[in-house]
Amino acid sequence: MKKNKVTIYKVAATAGVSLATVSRVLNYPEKVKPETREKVLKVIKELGYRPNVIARGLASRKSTFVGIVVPDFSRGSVAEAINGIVKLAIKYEYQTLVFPAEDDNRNKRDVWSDIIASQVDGILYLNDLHDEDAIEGIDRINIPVVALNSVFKESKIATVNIDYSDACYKITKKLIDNGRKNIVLATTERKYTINDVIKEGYLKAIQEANLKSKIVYTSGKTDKNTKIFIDYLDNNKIDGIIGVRDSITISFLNNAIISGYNVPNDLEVYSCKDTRICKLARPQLSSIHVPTYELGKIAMEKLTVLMEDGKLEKMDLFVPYKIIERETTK
Amino acid sequence: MKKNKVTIYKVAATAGVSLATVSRVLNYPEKVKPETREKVLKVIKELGYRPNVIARGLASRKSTFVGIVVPDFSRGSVAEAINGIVKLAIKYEYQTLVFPAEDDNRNKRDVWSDIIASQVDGILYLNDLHDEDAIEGIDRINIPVVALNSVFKESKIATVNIDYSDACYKITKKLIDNGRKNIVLATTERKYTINDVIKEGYLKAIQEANLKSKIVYTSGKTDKNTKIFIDYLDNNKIDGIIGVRDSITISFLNNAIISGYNVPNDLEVYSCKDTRICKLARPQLSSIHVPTYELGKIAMEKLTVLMEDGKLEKMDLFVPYKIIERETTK
DNA sequence: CTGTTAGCGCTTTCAA
DNA sequence: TTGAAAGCGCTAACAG
Repeated sequence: MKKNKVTIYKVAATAGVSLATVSRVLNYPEKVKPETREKVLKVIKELGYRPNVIARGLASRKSTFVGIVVPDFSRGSVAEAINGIVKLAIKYEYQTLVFPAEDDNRNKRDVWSDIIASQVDGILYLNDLHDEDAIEGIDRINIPVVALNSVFKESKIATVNIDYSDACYKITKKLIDNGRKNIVLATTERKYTINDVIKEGYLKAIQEANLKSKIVYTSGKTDKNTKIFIDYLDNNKIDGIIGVRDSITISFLNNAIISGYNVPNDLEVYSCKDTRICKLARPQLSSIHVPTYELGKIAMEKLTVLMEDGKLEKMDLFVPYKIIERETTK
Repeated sequence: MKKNKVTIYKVAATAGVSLATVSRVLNYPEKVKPETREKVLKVIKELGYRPNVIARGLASRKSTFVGIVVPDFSRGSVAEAINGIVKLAIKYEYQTLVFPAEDDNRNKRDVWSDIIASQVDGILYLNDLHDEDAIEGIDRINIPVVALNSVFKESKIATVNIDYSDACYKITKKLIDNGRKNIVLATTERKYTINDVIKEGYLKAIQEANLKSKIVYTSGKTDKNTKIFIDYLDNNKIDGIIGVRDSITISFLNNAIISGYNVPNDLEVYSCKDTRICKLARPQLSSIHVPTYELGKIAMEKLTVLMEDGKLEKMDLFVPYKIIERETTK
């Protein structure tokens, strides 16, 4: 490792001060006399010195690393969140380390073990598919955690979300108010916590209107879903679709159109995330707009507070959302 | 930092050996007597000891960190690559650190400066929009770099790609062989190196057939592109579309269909990436299939070789690709 | 305001 | 085959 040969010693030597002084201008500049500070800063710049974060981490027992735990980077809703997170991480001078969640070849404990070994100061948890073990892992680990787009029923984990239940209640109600009576919710068969909450909102609106709930369970695979949707459409007459994920919704929409539905006249459709692909649907998809990029920034912001103060005024934060009407609703 | 209180000292003490021995069973197990090794391993397990990667990094001058430089996580083609990278990083016991490229608020040098400070042992470069400065940065930094989905004309940077030029030549030729004479290439106005290479393949086929090239330049924004496409379709009669990115292609496809084209009869369409959204287009999009996940794995694999041996037999690797015929081509 | 010094938790010679 | 001891580059008391 010959890179970054210039160490704090070299800076100290060429500036004619002790290494402690150099360290101070970096960490507590106010504790150093302005002239000395300027002199040191000048040398730092000339030499292109950057403190070794590893050494700094060891000495200070703060790594300035935050870990992002995420199951799959290709999910539109996590990708934008990560953009937001890294944006703020730069601002606060944290480095971001990524940890894939629940890899099939390894048991879940290992993720936490990896995280502990890596000495991160905080964790952003973007995994929405968590069981008892995951929660126990988070509770036991002695590191601040902020979860994003993920609901924890009885745990003191800090979360940042939109109120998905309320949002889905609203769009369901909109459809009902438009006279729709056969509204299907397309959700995942796997138990994602957000999808459960979305379902609650849907059911509430449906029950209030004395309608019958209709739920179709899907997988993550478009090909498989196509079969499910075709089959469903063959056996059910519907006039409303709500899909928990944009890809699911678009797939359902496409199959409905192919089987003869006129959207939005016969059938109105809402999605629940509003990732970029909503605008790539034809007709363009109406959706609950989740400000994912902002959520990422807010979560990172919360985490910095948690890492510095050890506590948060509000553990569960709900960020405002919008409902975007495009071409699949009236 | 009270987490991970168990250090190598504790393990050594409770196992009744010196810390050097514990270190050896972790790093050079063959150098320690089997019985001692077992004893130490047992204690490690009981105590749940995990070596502090920070301290290890400082002592060994190898951080076991790799940096991923990426402009935008929400691009389908980078997300899958990252999935592949982290998958292999786990296998080789590297931690992955992410660095957003070219943030507007900071000049480009800072990215490299951040990277140097973080002490990564290697870099995966997923940024396809690089200028002279970026190349100079890579060349000057004394750390192994593998670039993915990115072309460097005259630099000794290791790359992993598919042969985009050849692939685009082939699909263009297919369209020509189907009798298409007005084939448009939809590419980006920004100079992405891959898109330039794709264009080369397109132009080669077009010129060989003595056709006239037609290129429409787009942005990253769907709304803006819609205007561009509508305008283009108003003023041009076409029978073939090739889009450099799936989102661009779908957007063009949608507008063509809305303006009356029958796909694939009047108009055949190919895309160049084959991310998940190709299957969400209606009709489903034919595309060059880039094995992005695999590219990520291969790039990480290459990087480990580079980090260990300092050299590679083949600096520019081309991975096989396929052309997937779906519903937008005949 | 600045310098000296003792670590942070580990790896790595060098001896034994 | 093992242990002692010297750092890795930095932070953080503690003096001065």
